[in-house]
Amino acid sequence: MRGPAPPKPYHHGDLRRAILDAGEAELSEKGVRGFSLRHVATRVDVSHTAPSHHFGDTAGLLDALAERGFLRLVDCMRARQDRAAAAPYEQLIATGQGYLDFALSNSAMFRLLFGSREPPKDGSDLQVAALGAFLHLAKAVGAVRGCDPMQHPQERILVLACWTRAHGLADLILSGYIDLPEGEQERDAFFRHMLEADVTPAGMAPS
Amino acid sequence: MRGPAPPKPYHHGDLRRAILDAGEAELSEKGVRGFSLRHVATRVDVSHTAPSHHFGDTAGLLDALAERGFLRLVDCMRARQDRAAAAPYEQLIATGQGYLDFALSNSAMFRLLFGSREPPKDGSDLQVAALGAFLHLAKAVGAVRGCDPMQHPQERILVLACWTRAHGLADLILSGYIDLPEGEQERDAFFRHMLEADVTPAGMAPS
DNA sequence: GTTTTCATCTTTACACTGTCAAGATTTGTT
DNA sequence: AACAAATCTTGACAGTGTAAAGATGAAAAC
Repeated sequence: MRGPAPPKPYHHGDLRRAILDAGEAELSEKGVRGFSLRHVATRVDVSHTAPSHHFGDTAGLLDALAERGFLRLVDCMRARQDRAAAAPYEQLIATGQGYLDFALSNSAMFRLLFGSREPPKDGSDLQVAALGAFLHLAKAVGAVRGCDPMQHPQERILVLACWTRAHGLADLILSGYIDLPEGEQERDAFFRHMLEADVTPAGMAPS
Repeated sequence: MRGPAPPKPYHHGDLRRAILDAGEAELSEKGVRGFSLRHVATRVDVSHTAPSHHFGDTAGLLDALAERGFLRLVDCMRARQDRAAAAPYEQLIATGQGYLDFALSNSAMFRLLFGSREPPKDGSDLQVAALGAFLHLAKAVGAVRGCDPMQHPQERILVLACWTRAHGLADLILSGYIDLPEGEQERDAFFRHMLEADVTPAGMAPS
């Protein structure tokens, strides 16, 4: 203890970060739809217009939050990869499972990233963060294919295909239209099964 | 002309339908986030609390709109199927392409259906409509596989896999993260390519 | 060290939102 | 004809985002 804390400094000191933290919590609890800028300000114990100087309007704050979100998405993918086998294909599966981990444990943020906004503007920090997440997946695909997907358009489509599968599954689960198996292992097996399902004419021929 | 129209009847006559129509227009123009119940009422030239008696609150109106949306989704799938070859697999592809048609030309409605709400309550009209759309896809898959997917859990997963692919692609396109090819034929070919992409270890082995 | 300047935060105000309660009007029922 | 129910309006309230103007503190200039 260093004596009684000062009543409340006029300048917060690190308001930008504090608002981002509070905004993230607000997002988790209230969702994108119930998100209130004033309530975020109240969380930080600051006037309701304080955020405007740092983020402009609500869209500006959501942009900054989304940027954070993409970074966390990469973290989730990386975390799964660290716990998986080193074989390139296993690393790719782990990347997809990390994508799902993120969506399931940060549903509101996931919706913010993909569901309910304009695409990020060219050159914005948000677009850079989003591209970073995409490149992370591309790298995992490239390791399996043995070449850089960003250099070959045909390989790039394969990245999009992987992304599409993981994303569609995550979104439909969050929407409540696909139920997940209970256990952790069952979940992982289900995801792998969904990812690898063969939907070509040959694969779907009646047995 | 049958003489001057009466000033304005106190009872609208078919207000429920009128509000749904106006709500659909409002949704297209403003999106889910900018959707305003009062503005919908103004469109129909009725007091701002008139919708409440028919739909309860905003969520109630959105539920009713979503129910309509699922019916339109089925219409889009059916429309593509009518224009496609009769072979079961071509019918399945057409179903998926119809799913995309719906998403691209009704983006806000698509987001309402999947993006930004609670899952439909058991037994609600909304859930019935959603199930109808799912069953439509299941039927197309069943025709390819030669059995009813709703009777065999293993076949059911195949339906989910098809759904996941079409949905993920649609959602990422709407989010602005995947660009569509220009022409109509190129679009269709791209979708087929994305749907059929082989992501199994064998299919991804470096050439 | 004093003054000026600027970034930061607060106060105030406004238009807009959804929802509730109470009243007015029309339709349907007995 | 009288009553009951359904439908729609009016009015009020708390809550929202945003803009303008003022208060405060810190940093920079002199």
